[in-house]
Amino acid sequence: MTLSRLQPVRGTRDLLPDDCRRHRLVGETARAIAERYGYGEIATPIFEFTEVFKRTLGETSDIVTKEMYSFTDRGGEMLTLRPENTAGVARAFISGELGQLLPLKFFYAGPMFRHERPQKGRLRQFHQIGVELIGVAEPLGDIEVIGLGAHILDALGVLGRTTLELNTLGDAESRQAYRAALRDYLGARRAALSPESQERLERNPLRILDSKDAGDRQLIQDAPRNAEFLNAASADFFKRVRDGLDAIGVRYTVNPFLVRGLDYYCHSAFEFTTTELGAQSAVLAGGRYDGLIETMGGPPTPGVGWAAGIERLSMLVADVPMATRPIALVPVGAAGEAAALALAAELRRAGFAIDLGYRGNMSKRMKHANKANARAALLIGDDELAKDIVTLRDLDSGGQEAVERGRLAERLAAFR
RNA sequence: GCGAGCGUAGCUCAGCUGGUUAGAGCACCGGAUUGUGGAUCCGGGGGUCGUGGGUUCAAGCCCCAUCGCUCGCCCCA
Repeated sequence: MTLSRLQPVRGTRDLLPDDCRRHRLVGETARAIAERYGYGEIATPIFEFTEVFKRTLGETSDIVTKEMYSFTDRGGEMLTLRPENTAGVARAFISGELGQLLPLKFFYAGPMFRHERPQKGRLRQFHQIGVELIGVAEPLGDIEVIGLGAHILDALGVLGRTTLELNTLGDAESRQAYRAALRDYLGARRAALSPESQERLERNPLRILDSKDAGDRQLIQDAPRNAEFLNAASADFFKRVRDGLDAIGVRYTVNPFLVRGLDYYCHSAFEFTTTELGAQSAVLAGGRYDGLIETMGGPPTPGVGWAAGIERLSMLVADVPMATRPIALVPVGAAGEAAALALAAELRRAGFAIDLGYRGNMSKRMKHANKANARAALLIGDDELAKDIVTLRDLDSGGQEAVERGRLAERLAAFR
């Protein structure tokens, strides 16, 4: 391709300071709340051996078959930029031999990569926050993890614009039984299915349940229901999760058609959805993955977790955090210039945000201070130097006062 | 991978049935203001009309291709 007009790779974006502040608000809010629940941050590499994702996501999943950024490195290893982080965390658990430390509670935040067609709320490099609770087989784990997600959404002020949809896939036995029943029912009506769903019938019949096609939805209304195929243990598990959510005041809607795309899920599947992101509805989604770690060659270990898209959350967050308001230094004349340089260093070390204009006469620098949204301006010219003071101007009120140089830091505390 | 829509200044857009030298607002820079920002006024810079080809006496406008963006499908955060 030609570089005559330099562009970012399709589906990637530059995050300018305003964007970064938004992202940071999401990440830091989530991290702080997750820590209250005892979740420590984990950072795994952004690439892994391709095999890590192939084995965990299932050979036939869309992510593996067409969305991975894979490449061969100089040593001939097949590597892949992570399309999600659960597989990486599970791999870290296994390769770090962390089984003695169960239960483990991880929080993460970072970039993920999927080779998809970009659209609203969907990028090729995007960012996720997420949590994984490893080693807890009880419904209490599901409840905690979902409650933590709701807590974070609430802290960000977006919980009210989402709906928590909840379903159960049951354990392996229940899921197999339902899958077979669904395949029989839909197989008998194959001709009436949309072309996409005819495909799904072979690969993953459960996916037909959340088809957007009107004809499919019609058929699904009368299809066998998941609930009828849950064995006693699975039904009880689901009830305990629902009771727990009721107990902690998390509202949800049971959606029997909610399924997850990845193979390793069982029992709880959940999505906090919104109607404000175009064709994308999921803001925070996850579920239980008891079989995953064993599938990867580790000891049989249950897990439950979720991931949330930072870009999607950012679009829902109403107020952009403001940049720190600096204090502007405005020197007048050469002597003032030299004094301002030293004063800037001193005040920055003392913890103040200082904007030191680089050029221009006083009027220009005041204009610049205003554009920088400075809280106050410190004027330093010959008059001030002679009296060992600086002139402090409050840029919000317009009030101005002389402050002794020795008392400056003390007086400025009010403008921090 | 498939489908649709859109590309004119840094941004948002106007530009008539094709017809002189492509405009506006905002933003930016300078001045009114050589020790005082925001408001106002005056002035200025900035465009190969995404790119390439075609039709025409004449193309920002019509046709084709191509690149890019956006939205949707699939799938997903």
